[in-house]
Amino acid sequence: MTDPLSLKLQALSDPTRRAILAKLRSGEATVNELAEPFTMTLPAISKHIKVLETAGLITRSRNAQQRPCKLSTSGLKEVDDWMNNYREMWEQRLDRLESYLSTLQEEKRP
Amino acid sequence: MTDPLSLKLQALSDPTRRAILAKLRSGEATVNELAEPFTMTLPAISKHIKVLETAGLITRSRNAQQRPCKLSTSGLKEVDDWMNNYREMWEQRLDRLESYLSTLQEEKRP
DNA sequence: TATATATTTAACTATTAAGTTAATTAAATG
DNA sequence: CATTTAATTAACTTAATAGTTAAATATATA
Repeated sequence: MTDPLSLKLQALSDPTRRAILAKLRSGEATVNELAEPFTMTLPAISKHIKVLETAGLITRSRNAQQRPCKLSTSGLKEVDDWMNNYREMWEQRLDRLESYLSTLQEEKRP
Repeated sequence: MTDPLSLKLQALSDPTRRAILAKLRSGEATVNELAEPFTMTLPAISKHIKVLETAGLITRSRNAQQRPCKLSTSGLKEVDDWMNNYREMWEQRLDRLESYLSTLQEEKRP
């Protein structure tokens, strides 16, 4: 389970961590801010944040004692790219999507 | 971790299970067929399949002694729907992608 | 009916994960 | 420099996961 995609999907499989990501959609937040809605202890949240960071789903900076968290754009995109392999299953505009996919395919194998 | 989305993401976080799904993209397959590329034992694969089924990512039928597996369309769609909340992060210009797709379409049918 | 084929279940082991409390680090401020 | 604030690390417990081998079930066929 050491590959980057597994790491991301595993990180996303926890509802607390998804809630943290959801909150980060509206911008940066500190650990205490992120912990506020939950009943669990701060170390527990700190661990969840570390999991998200290790998976590449968030990045962190430093502001005095605070370590603000921020969504990583490229992180979730990797998951979305994997989903692309399956999206045609339910996408009804098949013709358009297939054009798009085969274009990508041709770009990869010229 | 009992909610359906967590169950699905957890199921997807294992590379063996994703490989099983990938194989099912080209149609139904039996447990033995699915197990063939792997070195692990059949019971291990059987368990992986059960995880995928419980998560709603595949469905199963019966054909003599065989229990063919099939991708579930709606299963992965639920994950994709969740991703929709974040997709705008890296597709800031969604309309640009839309027009790109339309262009491809017009090139096909001028 | 006996046997072969396909798959699952049981029982077990080892590893990882999620949470706790208590202690520690890092920076800001009285 | 002592204290407060923000966050992490350590040590531990409990539960879940991924794998194993051996036994069991279900169906087909000789």
